[in-house]
Amino acid sequence: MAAQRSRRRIPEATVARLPVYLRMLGEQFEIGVANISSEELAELAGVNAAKVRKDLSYLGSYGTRGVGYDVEFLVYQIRRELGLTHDWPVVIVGAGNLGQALAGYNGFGDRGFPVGGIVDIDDSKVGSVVGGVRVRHLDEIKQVVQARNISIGVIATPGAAAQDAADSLVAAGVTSILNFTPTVINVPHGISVGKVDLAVELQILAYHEQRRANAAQGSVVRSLSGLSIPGESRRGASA
Amino acid sequence: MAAQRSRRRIPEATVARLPVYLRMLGEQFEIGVANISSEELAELAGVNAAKVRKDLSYLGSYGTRGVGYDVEFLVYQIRRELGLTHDWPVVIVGAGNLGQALAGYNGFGDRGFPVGGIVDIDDSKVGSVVGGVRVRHLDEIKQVVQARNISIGVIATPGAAAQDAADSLVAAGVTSILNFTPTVINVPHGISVGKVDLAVELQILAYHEQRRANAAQGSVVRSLSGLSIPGESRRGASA
DNA sequence: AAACGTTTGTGCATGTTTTCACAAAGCCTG
DNA sequence: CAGGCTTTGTGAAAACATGCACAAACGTTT
Ligand SMILES: NC(=O)c1ccc[n+]([C@@H]2O[C@H](COP(=O)([O-])OP(=O)(O)OC[C@H]3O[C@@H](n4cnc5c(N)ncnc54)[C@H](O)[C@@H]3O)[C@@H](O)[C@H]2O)c1
Ligand SMILES: NC(=O)c1ccc[n+]([C@@H]2O[C@H](COP(=O)([O-])OP(=O)(O)OC[C@H]3O[C@@H](n4cnc5c(N)ncnc54)[C@H](O)[C@@H]3O)[C@@H](O)[C@H]2O)c1
Repeated sequence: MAAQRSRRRIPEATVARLPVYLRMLGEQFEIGVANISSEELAELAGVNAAKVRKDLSYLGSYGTRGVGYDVEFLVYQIRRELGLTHDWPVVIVGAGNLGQALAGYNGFGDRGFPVGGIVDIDDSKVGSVVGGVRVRHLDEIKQVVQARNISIGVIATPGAAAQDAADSLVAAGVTSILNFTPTVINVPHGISVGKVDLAVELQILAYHEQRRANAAQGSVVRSLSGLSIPGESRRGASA
Repeated sequence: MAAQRSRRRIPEATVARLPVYLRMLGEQFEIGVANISSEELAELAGVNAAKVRKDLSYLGSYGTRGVGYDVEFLVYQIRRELGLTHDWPVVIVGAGNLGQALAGYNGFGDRGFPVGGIVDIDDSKVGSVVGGVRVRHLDEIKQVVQARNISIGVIATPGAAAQDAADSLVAAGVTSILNFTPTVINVPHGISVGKVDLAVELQILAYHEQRRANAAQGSVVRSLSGLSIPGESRRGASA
């Protein structure tokens, strides 16, 4: 069979779930599971089985009716679709607490995203080695990016420097950015930006906590035993 | 005016954006801006103005037509809605690299989520002080949680211990969990779970990078100057 | 106090995502 | 090789989210 052409666009919601399936499938493969049903995979990933099937159907018809999916083959197909057939080295901007923690974290490189470089603006940080990589000066970012043909950048500077960092990354040729600061950054059209904001996640949880508290107060009489709070977060389970 | 009752449920997508508006409004208030239009706030938050207005309309009719929104009042209303009128101390499970980085990070407490406790299973970690808090043993988690009436827990253990950590948190009385491990955890009904998974974010970016690469390859002749790649990530901008 | 320019709040159309439900397709057993 | 059992793949419905467009409301100016 010929390798599939770039098929119809995959819904963003599906793209966000494929990495989860991929991880679960990888774990199952490790422990010797050769075949898996949508029901089983759904259970592992904490989602609905129909969703799993629809998600996987965007990759093609890779299941066998009455049987399920071949784990190894599915892992290969998802990796191919996500573009994980080769490594994507990343450059980290900001070698502070977070930058160093990320650089030293193996789960990064293990998943195909080795740290290809770290830069900082502070001369006292430049030259030190974190996670086996020497910190270079921000001015050298272009060389760092081009030397390893890096296309993904991670921003771990203080929030106030985030836009600067983004501009530097884009100027250096990076086309995807993962922003760990709480600052909203502006980038030219065609650059992808992902954001991880701790405070936002906690505030979402606080909202649900508060609703729970209010609900409990409003139903002092009714709630005897089974607490049945709506609780359901954007991502993640709530069994 | 009497304090509003727990009004109609706010859409989850809106709940996820309110913290962003809140941060932007806080910054504007700091620099002396007393009033703001949906257009201006939208620009700052990197979203569409109509969306801002609809989102804010769930809180009530707090704007003034022809004028905009009173920044201070809006900050108060969003904080009230999100349940940020008081602090929510959190307990961190796992005092490794990440746990320590989080505990030492001020942007945590600054936003109303002080670290109320840290626990670890490793005796060599217990007793050490990180971020001004003494690490206690996992066995004492219930005391830690109840002493400060904590309802939010953060999991920063290795993935293999995540379910254990979740079980311990729930047993101790925590009702919301933020999970930093790549493991999918199961919790009883009524417990909210948020998830932050670095690898997932990077893999989503890789998908877009790969599409970009494929698209470029497919249009070698056409793409002369203006790169007009679809690029748009789930969360975050792509101006 | 009317006319004007501005900006909100929201009805409605459109787009996206989830869920249901079932025919089609495969294995296995007898 | 037919019948039964299982599980996929996918239309179609429902639920959710976004964006447009405009009437209603407000402040200001004349
Ligand atoms: N530490 C955490 O646990 C944590 C958690 C979540 C989010 N964050 C966010 O991550 C970011 C970094 O946090 P941190 O604790 O590592 O801060 P930090 O102050 O320890 O590190 C920031 C680093 O960025 C460098 N820097 C400043 N301006 C720069 C520029 N223009 N270009 C390159 N480097 C520059 C500084 O020299 C410093 O080394 C912050 O925005 C913070 O809000 C941190
Ligand atoms: N370090 C990073 O930058 C980073 C980034 C993203 C995600 N993560 C994830 O965060 C988690 C922690 O990473 P880390 O680098 O801090 O690991 P780590 O090994 O440094 O720390 C884990 C800590 O958890 C403790 N622990 C183990 N089992 C426990 C249990 N049952 N109860 C309580 N504590 C227990 C260990 O004693 C250790 O102190 C991992 O799942 C990792 O995938 C880490």
